[in-house]
Amino acid sequence: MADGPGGVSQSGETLLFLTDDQLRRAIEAMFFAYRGFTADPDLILEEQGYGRAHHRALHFIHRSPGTTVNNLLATLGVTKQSLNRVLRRLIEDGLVDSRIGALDKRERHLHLTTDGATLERELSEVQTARMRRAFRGAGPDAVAGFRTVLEEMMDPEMRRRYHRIAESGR
Amino acid sequence: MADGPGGVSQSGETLLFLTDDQLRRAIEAMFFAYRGFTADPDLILEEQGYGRAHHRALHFIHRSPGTTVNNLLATLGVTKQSLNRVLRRLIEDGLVDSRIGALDKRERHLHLTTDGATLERELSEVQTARMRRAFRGAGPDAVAGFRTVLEEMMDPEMRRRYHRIAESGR
DNA sequence: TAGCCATGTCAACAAGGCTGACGTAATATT
DNA sequence: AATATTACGTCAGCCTTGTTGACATGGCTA
Repeated sequence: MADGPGGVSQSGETLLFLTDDQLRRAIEAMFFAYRGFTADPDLILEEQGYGRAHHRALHFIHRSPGTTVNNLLATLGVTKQSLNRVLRRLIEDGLVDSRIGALDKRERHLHLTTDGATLERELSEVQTARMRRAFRGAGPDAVAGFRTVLEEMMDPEMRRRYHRIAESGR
Repeated sequence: MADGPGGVSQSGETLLFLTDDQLRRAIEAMFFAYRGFTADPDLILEEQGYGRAHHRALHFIHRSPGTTVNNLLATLGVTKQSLNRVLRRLIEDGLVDSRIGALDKRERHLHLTTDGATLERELSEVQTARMRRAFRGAGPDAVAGFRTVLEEMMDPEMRRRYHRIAESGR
Protein backbone atom coordinates (compact mmCIF):
# COMPACT_ATOMS: atom_id res chain seq x y z
CA MET A 1 0.00 0.00 0.00
CA ALA A 2 3.05 2.22 -0.08
CA ASP A 3 2.20 4.26 -3.14
CA GLY A 4 3.76 7.48 -4.27
CA PRO A 5 1.62 10.57 -4.47
CA GLY A 6 -1.10 10.06 -7.03
CA GLY A 7 -0.27 6.38 -7.21
CA VAL A 8 -2.76 3.61 -7.66
CA SER A 9 -3.20 1.15 -4.86
CA GLN A 10 -3.29 -2.45 -5.85
CA SER A 11 -4.41 -5.48 -3.94
CA GLY A 12 -4.34 -8.99 -5.36
CA GLU A 13 -4.56 -9.37 -9.09
CA THR A 14 -6.87 -6.82 -10.62
CA LEU A 15 -8.68 -5.22 -7.73
CA LEU A 16 -8.02 -1.52 -7.75
CA PHE A 17 -8.63 0.92 -4.96
CA LEU A 18 -9.17 4.19 -6.66
CA THR A 19 -9.83 7.18 -4.50
CA ASP A 20 -12.31 9.80 -5.52
CA ASP A 21 -9.41 12.17 -5.93
CA GLN A 22 -7.59 9.84 -8.30
CA LEU A 23 -10.67 9.46 -10.44
CA ARG A 24 -11.22 13.20 -10.58
CA ARG A 25 -7.61 13.60 -11.61
CA ALA A 26 -8.30 11.28 -14.49
CA ILE A 27 -11.26 13.40 -15.53
CA GLU A 28 -9.05 16.45 -15.62
CA ALA A 29 -6.40 14.58 -17.55
CA MET A 30 -8.97 13.63 -20.18
CA PHE A 31 -10.15 17.22 -20.43
CA PHE A 32 -6.72 18.79 -20.83
CA ALA A 33 -5.40 16.03 -23.06
CA TYR A 34 -8.34 16.29 -25.43
CA ARG A 35 -7.61 19.97 -25.78
CA GLY A 36 -4.05 19.15 -26.77
CA PHE A 37 -5.30 16.42 -29.05
CA THR A 38 -7.37 18.84 -31.13
CA ALA A 39 -5.18 21.93 -30.86
CA ASP A 40 -2.84 21.34 -33.80
CA PRO A 41 -5.40 20.34 -36.43
CA ASP A 42 -7.62 23.21 -35.31
CA LEU A 43 -4.97 25.72 -36.40
CA ILE A 44 -4.83 24.29 -39.91
CA LEU A 45 -8.58 24.00 -40.15
CA GLU A 46 -9.12 27.61 -39.20
CA GLU A 47 -6.79 28.81 -41.94
CA GLN A 48 -8.99 27.04 -44.45
CA GLY A 49 -12.26 28.06 -42.88
CA TYR A 50 -13.15 24.59 -41.73
CA GLY A 51 -14.03 23.25 -38.31
CA ARG A 52 -13.53 20.10 -36.30
CA ALA A 53 -16.62 18.59 -37.86
CA HIS A 54 -14.97 18.73 -41.28
CA HIS A 55 -11.88 17.09 -39.87
CA ARG A 56 -13.86 14.21 -38.45
CA ALA A 57 -15.61 13.62 -41.75
CA LEU A 58 -12.33 13.68 -43.67
CA HIS A 59 -10.72 11.34 -41.17
CA PHE A 60 -13.36 8.65 -41.33
CA ILE A 61 -13.84 8.87 -45.08
CA HIS A 62 -10.10 8.37 -45.40
CA ARG A 63 -10.22 5.41 -43.07
CA SER A 64 -13.23 3.79 -44.72
CA PRO A 65 -13.17 4.79 -48.37
CA GLY A 66 -16.50 4.27 -50.08
CA THR A 67 -18.42 4.41 -46.84
CA THR A 68 -22.04 5.41 -47.14
CA VAL A 69 -23.64 8.50 -45.66
CA ASN A 70 -25.66 6.40 -43.25
CA ASN A 71 -22.59 4.60 -42.02
CA LEU A 72 -20.68 7.81 -41.49
CA LEU A 73 -23.69 9.19 -39.65
CA ALA A 74 -23.62 6.34 -37.18
CA THR A 75 -19.87 6.60 -36.69
CA LEU A 76 -19.93 10.30 -36.02
CA GLY A 77 -23.09 10.14 -33.93
CA VAL A 78 -24.75 13.21 -35.37
CA THR A 79 -27.93 13.86 -37.31
CA LYS A 80 -28.00 13.75 -41.07
CA GLN A 81 -28.82 17.44 -41.22
CA SER A 82 -25.73 18.22 -39.24
CA LEU A 83 -23.50 15.96 -41.29
CA ASN A 84 -25.04 17.14 -44.53
CA ARG A 85 -24.07 20.73 -43.88
CA VAL A 86 -20.46 19.67 -43.43
CA LEU A 87 -20.46 17.16 -46.26
CA ARG A 88 -22.05 19.57 -48.71
CA ARG A 89 -19.19 22.00 -48.31
CA LEU A 90 -16.56 19.33 -48.62
CA ILE A 91 -18.16 18.12 -51.83
CA GLU A 92 -18.62 21.65 -53.20
CA ASP A 93 -15.00 22.45 -52.40
CA GLY A 94 -13.87 19.33 -54.18
CA LEU A 95 -12.41 17.54 -51.19
CA VAL A 96 -14.90 14.72 -51.13
CA ASP A 97 -16.42 12.76 -53.97
CA SER A 98 -19.95 11.37 -53.63
CA ARG A 99 -20.70 8.50 -55.98
CA ILE A 100 -24.04 6.83 -56.48
CA GLY A 101 -23.95 3.22 -55.34
CA ALA A 102 -23.58 0.56 -58.00
CA LEU A 103 -25.57 -2.07 -56.16
CA ASP A 104 -28.00 0.17 -54.35
CA LYS A 105 -28.48 3.40 -56.23
CA ARG A 106 -29.98 5.11 -53.20
CA GLU A 107 -26.66 5.02 -51.43
CA ARG A 108 -23.86 7.52 -51.86
CA HIS A 109 -20.33 6.24 -51.48
CA LEU A 110 -17.86 8.76 -50.19
CA HIS A 111 -14.23 9.08 -51.21
CA LEU A 112 -11.57 11.71 -50.72
CA THR A 113 -10.39 13.50 -53.84
CA THR A 114 -6.71 14.26 -54.31
CA ASP A 115 -7.20 17.61 -52.60
CA GLY A 116 -9.20 16.00 -49.82
CA ALA A 117 -6.50 13.42 -49.25
CA THR A 118 -3.90 16.18 -49.14
CA LEU A 119 -5.71 18.12 -46.45
CA GLU A 120 -6.44 14.96 -44.52
CA ARG A 121 -2.76 14.11 -44.55
CA GLU A 122 -1.79 17.57 -43.33
CA LEU A 123 -4.24 17.29 -40.46
CA SER A 124 -3.32 13.77 -39.48
CA GLU A 125 0.37 14.61 -39.64
CA VAL A 126 0.25 17.22 -36.91
CA GLN A 127 -2.12 15.14 -34.84
CA THR A 128 -0.14 11.94 -35.07
CA ALA A 129 3.09 13.88 -34.44
CA ARG A 130 1.77 14.84 -31.03
CA MET A 131 0.63 11.30 -30.30
CA ARG A 132 4.01 9.99 -31.36
CA ARG A 133 5.78 12.35 -28.98
CA ALA A 134 3.40 11.41 -26.18
CA PHE A 135 3.87 7.70 -26.84
CA ARG A 136 7.61 8.00 -27.04
CA GLY A 137 7.73 9.93 -23.81
CA ALA A 138 5.52 7.43 -22.04
CA GLY A 139 6.99 4.16 -23.27
CA PRO A 140 5.47 1.02 -24.82
CA ASP A 141 3.75 -0.32 -21.72
CA ALA A 142 2.07 3.01 -21.19
CA VAL A 143 0.87 3.01 -24.79
CA ALA A 144 -0.73 -0.39 -24.41
CA GLY A 145 -2.39 0.70 -21.19
CA PHE A 146 -3.58 3.92 -22.74
CA ARG A 147 -5.34 2.12 -25.54
CA THR A 148 -6.84 -0.48 -23.25
CA VAL A 149 -8.37 2.11 -20.95
CA LEU A 150 -9.70 4.21 -23.82
CA GLU A 151 -11.38 1.18 -25.29
CA GLU A 152 -12.94 0.31 -21.97
CA MET A 153 -14.35 3.81 -21.74
CA MET A 154 -16.30 3.55 -24.98
CA ASP A 155 -19.96 2.69 -25.15
CA PRO A 156 -20.32 -0.91 -26.35
CA GLU A 157 -21.77 0.13 -29.68
CA MET A 158 -18.94 2.53 -30.32
CA ARG A 159 -16.42 -0.13 -29.35
CA ARG A 160 -17.86 -2.40 -32.02
CA ARG A 161 -17.65 0.44 -34.51
CA TYR A 162 -14.10 1.13 -33.44
CA HIS A 163 -13.13 -2.45 -34.25
CA ARG A 164 -15.03 -2.49 -37.50
CA ILE A 165 -13.04 0.45 -38.83
CA ALA A 166 -9.77 -1.37 -38.28
CA GLU A 167 -11.05 -4.47 -40.05
CA SER A 168 -12.26 -2.70 -43.16
CA GLY A 169 -9.23 -0.43 -43.22
CA ARG A 170 -6.90 -3.15 -44.45
CA MET B 1 9.32 -7.94 -33.10
CA ALA B 2 6.67 -10.62 -32.81
CA ASP B 3 3.70 -8.44 -32.05
CA GLY B 4 0.09 -9.41 -32.21
CA PRO B 5 -2.20 -7.55 -34.57
CA GLY B 6 -2.40 -3.92 -33.58
CA GLY B 7 0.54 -4.37 -31.23
CA VAL B 8 3.30 -1.87 -30.66
CA SER B 9 6.75 -2.78 -31.87
CA GLN B 10 9.53 -2.17 -29.43
CA SER B 11 13.25 -1.98 -29.95
CA GLY B 12 15.67 -1.34 -27.14
CA GLU B 13 14.42 0.59 -24.17
CA THR B 14 12.08 3.33 -25.23
CA LEU B 15 12.29 3.50 -29.00
CA LEU B 16 8.88 2.88 -30.45
CA PHE B 17 8.01 2.05 -34.01
CA LEU B 18 4.52 3.27 -34.48
CA THR B 19 2.94 2.79 -37.84
CA ASP B 20 0.70 5.41 -39.33
CA ASP B 21 -2.18 3.00 -38.90
CA GLN B 22 -1.48 2.53 -35.20
CA LEU B 23 -1.43 6.26 -34.64
CA ARG B 24 -4.68 6.73 -36.51
CA ARG B 25 -6.18 4.01 -34.38
CA ALA B 26 -5.22 6.00 -31.33
CA ILE B 27 -6.92 9.07 -32.78
CA GLU B 28 -10.10 7.10 -33.21
CA ALA B 29 -9.80 5.69 -29.71
CA MET B 30 -9.55 9.20 -28.30
CA PHE B 31 -12.59 10.30 -30.28
CA PHE B 32 -14.83 7.42 -29.26
CA ALA B 33 -13.60 7.36 -25.68
CA TYR B 34 -14.22 11.05 -25.20
CA ARG B 35 -17.78 10.50 -26.33
CA GLY B 36 -18.19 7.85 -23.68
CA PHE B 37 -16.51 10.07 -21.16
CA THR B 38 -19.10 12.83 -21.57
CA ALA B 39 -22.16 10.69 -22.30
CA ASP B 40 -23.34 10.01 -18.75
CA PRO B 41 -23.05 13.53 -17.31
CA ASP B 42 -24.68 14.91 -20.46
CA LEU B 43 -27.87 13.02 -19.65
CA ILE B 44 -28.13 14.54 -16.19
CA LEU B 45 -27.23 17.99 -17.44
CA GLU B 46 -29.91 17.95 -20.10
CA GLU B 47 -32.59 17.14 -17.53
CA GLN B 48 -31.63 20.27 -15.65
CA GLY B 49 -31.24 22.43 -18.72
CA TYR B 50 -27.49 22.78 -18.38
CA GLY B 51 -24.69 22.01 -20.81
CA ARG B 52 -21.18 20.70 -20.72
CA ALA B 53 -19.84 24.18 -20.06
CA HIS B 54 -21.76 24.30 -16.77
CA HIS B 55 -20.34 20.93 -15.82
CA ARG B 56 -16.79 22.09 -16.42
CA ALA B 57 -17.30 25.19 -14.30
CA LEU B 58 -18.81 23.17 -11.46
CA HIS B 59 -16.02 20.63 -11.64
CA PHE B 60 -13.18 23.10 -11.38
CA ILE B 61 -14.85 25.25 -8.75
CA HIS B 62 -15.31 22.10 -6.72
CA ARG B 63 -11.67 21.17 -7.18
CA SER B 64 -10.32 24.63 -6.41
CA PRO B 65 -12.75 26.25 -3.99
CA GLY B 66 -12.32 29.99 -3.80
CA THR B 67 -10.71 30.18 -7.22
CA THR B 68 -11.00 33.53 -8.98
CA VAL B 69 -12.77 34.20 -12.24
CA ASN B 70 -9.50 34.93 -13.98
CA ASN B 71 -8.01 31.67 -12.82
CA LEU B 72 -11.01 29.67 -13.93
CA LEU B 73 -10.86 31.47 -17.26
CA ALA B 74 -7.31 30.31 -17.85
CA THR B 75 -8.11 26.75 -16.78
CA LEU B 76 -11.09 26.44 -19.07
CA GLY B 77 -9.47 28.26 -21.93
CA VAL B 78 -12.46 30.34 -22.95
CA THR B 79 -13.20 34.06 -23.07
CA LYS B 80 -14.61 35.85 -20.08
CA GLN B 81 -17.81 36.61 -21.97
CA SER B 82 -18.30 32.93 -22.61
CA LEU B 83 -17.60 31.94 -19.03
CA ASN B 84 -19.66 34.77 -17.66
CA ARG B 85 -22.78 33.57 -19.43
CA VAL B 86 -22.39 30.17 -17.82
CA LEU B 87 -21.36 31.51 -14.42
CA ARG B 88 -24.21 34.00 -14.30
CA ARG B 89 -26.76 31.23 -14.56
CA LEU B 90 -25.06 29.09 -11.98
CA ILE B 91 -25.02 32.02 -9.56
CA GLU B 92 -28.63 32.99 -10.33
CA ASP B 93 -29.71 29.39 -9.83
CA GLY B 94 -27.92 29.29 -6.49
CA LEU B 95 -25.38 26.63 -7.40
CA VAL B 96 -22.36 28.88 -7.16
CA ASP B 97 -21.50 31.58 -4.68
CA SER B 98 -19.41 34.55 -5.78
CA ARG B 99 -17.69 36.36 -2.92
CA ILE B 100 -15.76 39.60 -3.14
CA GLY B 101 -12.08 39.06 -2.33
CA ALA B 102 -10.93 39.99 1.17
CA LEU B 103 -7.42 40.94 0.12
CA ASP B 104 -8.15 42.24 -3.34
CA LYS B 105 -11.72 43.43 -3.57
CA ARG B 106 -11.64 43.36 -7.36
CA GLU B 107 -11.50 39.60 -7.33
CA ARG B 108 -14.46 37.27 -7.01
CA HIS B 109 -13.88 33.98 -5.22
CA LEU B 110 -16.08 31.16 -6.39
CA HIS B 111 -17.53 28.43 -4.22
CA LEU B 112 -20.17 25.78 -4.71
CA THR B 113 -23.31 26.15 -2.62
CA THR B 114 -24.93 23.08 -1.06
CA ASP B 115 -27.07 22.68 -4.15
CA GLY B 116 -24.09 23.18 -6.40
CA ALA B 117 -22.11 20.57 -4.53
CA THR B 118 -25.02 18.17 -4.82
CA LEU B 119 -25.25 18.51 -8.57
CA GLU B 120 -21.49 18.30 -8.92
CA ARG B 121 -21.50 15.08 -6.96
CA GLU B 122 -24.23 13.60 -9.12
CA LEU B 123 -22.29 14.44 -12.25
CA SER B 124 -18.96 13.23 -10.99
CA GLU B 125 -20.50 10.02 -9.70
CA VAL B 126 -21.64 8.81 -13.10
CA GLN B 127 -18.45 9.97 -14.74
CA THR B 128 -16.12 8.40 -12.22
CA ALA B 129 -18.22 5.22 -12.27
CA ARG B 130 -17.36 4.77 -15.91
CA MET B 131 -13.71 5.52 -15.32
CA ARG B 132 -13.67 3.06 -12.45
CA ARG B 133 -15.12 0.34 -14.66
CA ALA B 134 -12.62 1.14 -17.39
CA PHE B 135 -9.72 1.11 -14.94
CA ARG B 136 -10.82 -2.11 -13.35
CA GLY B 137 -11.19 -3.76 -16.72
CA ALA B 138 -7.78 -2.58 -17.84
CA GLY B 139 -5.73 -3.22 -14.73
CA PRO B 140 -3.29 -1.11 -12.71
CA ASP B 141 -0.45 -1.02 -15.24
CA ALA B 142 -2.83 0.16 -17.92
CA VAL B 143 -4.11 2.90 -15.64
CA ALA B 144 -0.61 4.20 -15.02
CA GLY B 145 0.11 4.15 -18.74
CA PHE B 146 -3.14 5.85 -19.52
CA ARG B 147 -2.37 8.75 -17.24
CA THR B 148 1.18 9.06 -18.44
CA VAL B 149 0.17 9.30 -22.08
CA LEU B 150 -2.62 11.77 -21.40
CA GLU B 151 -0.23 14.00 -19.55
CA GLU B 152 2.26 13.85 -22.38
CA MET B 153 -0.45 14.92 -24.79
CA MET B 154 -1.18 18.16 -22.96
CA ASP B 155 0.24 21.50 -23.98
CA PRO B 156 2.99 22.47 -21.50
CA GLU B 157 0.96 25.28 -20.01
CA MET B 158 -2.02 23.01 -19.45
CA ARG B 159 0.23 20.40 -17.92
CA ARG B 160 1.40 22.95 -15.38
CA ARG B 161 -2.19 23.88 -14.68
CA TYR B 162 -3.06 20.21 -14.34
CA HIS B 163 -0.45 19.80 -11.62
CA ARG B 164 -1.39 23.00 -9.87
CA ILE B 165 -4.97 21.80 -9.38
CA ALA B 166 -3.79 18.68 -7.59
CA GLU B 167 -1.53 20.69 -5.30
CA SER B 168 -4.16 23.18 -4.22
CA GLY B 169 -6.79 20.49 -3.94
CA ARG B 170 -5.38 19.07 -0.75
C1' DT C 1 -3.59 61.36 -9.40
C1' DA C 2 -3.15 58.46 -13.41
C1' DG C 3 -3.23 54.20 -15.13
C1' DC C 4 -3.73 49.41 -15.03
C1' DC C 5 -6.42 45.35 -13.39
C1' DA C 6 -10.53 42.20 -12.37
C1' DT C 7 -14.90 41.77 -13.46
C1' DG C 8 -19.45 42.33 -15.63
C1' DT C 9 -22.21 43.34 -19.52
C1' DC C 10 -24.27 44.50 -24.14
C1' DA C 11 -24.33 43.42 -28.96
C1' DA C 12 -23.48 40.75 -32.85
C1' DC C 13 -21.83 36.82 -35.02
C1' DA C 14 -20.37 31.77 -36.20
C1' DA C 15 -19.95 26.78 -35.74
C1' DG C 16 -22.23 22.93 -35.11
C1' DG C 17 -25.40 20.48 -32.54
C1' DC C 18 -30.75 19.61 -32.55
C1' DT C 19 -36.01 18.79 -34.14
C1' DG C 20 -39.59 18.65 -37.53
C1' DA C 21 -41.26 18.45 -42.06
C1' DC C 22 -41.16 17.42 -46.78
C1' DG C 23 -39.47 15.59 -51.41
C1' DT C 24 -37.39 12.14 -54.47
C1' DA C 25 -35.58 8.05 -56.02
C1' DA C 26 -34.89 3.34 -55.41
C1' DT C 27 -35.47 -0.86 -53.14
C1' DA C 28 -38.33 -4.22 -50.52
C1' DT C 29 -42.54 -6.16 -49.24
C1' DT C 30 -47.01 -7.75 -49.67
C1' DA D 1 -48.72 -4.06 -59.28
C1' DA D 2 -49.35 -1.40 -55.41
C1' DT D 3 -47.55 -0.08 -51.15
C1' DA D 4 -44.18 0.63 -47.70
C1' DT D 5 -39.68 1.48 -46.39
C1' DT D 6 -35.05 3.17 -47.01
C1' DA D 7 -31.27 6.52 -48.27
C1' DC D 8 -30.47 10.82 -48.99
C1' DG D 9 -31.03 15.89 -49.51
C1' DT D 10 -32.94 20.14 -47.99
C1' DC D 11 -35.51 24.04 -45.78
C1' DA D 12 -36.52 26.37 -41.55
C1' DG D 13 -35.81 27.41 -36.97
C1' DC D 14 -33.90 26.71 -32.48
C1' DC D 15 -30.08 26.10 -28.79
C1' DT D 16 -25.45 26.08 -26.66
C1' DT D 17 -21.18 27.71 -26.58
C1' DG D 18 -17.59 29.66 -28.59
C1' DT D 19 -15.80 34.31 -30.72
C1' DT D 20 -14.71 39.78 -31.14
C1' DG D 21 -15.34 44.55 -29.88
C1' DA D 22 -16.72 48.13 -26.90
C1' DC D 23 -17.68 50.13 -22.62
C1' DA D 24 -18.49 50.70 -17.36
C1' DT D 25 -17.18 50.23 -12.54
C1' DG D 26 -14.54 49.78 -8.71
C1' DG D 27 -10.16 48.89 -6.66
C1' DC D 28 -4.95 48.58 -6.72
C1' DT D 29 -0.52 50.52 -7.68
C1' DA D 30 3.14 53.32 -9.17
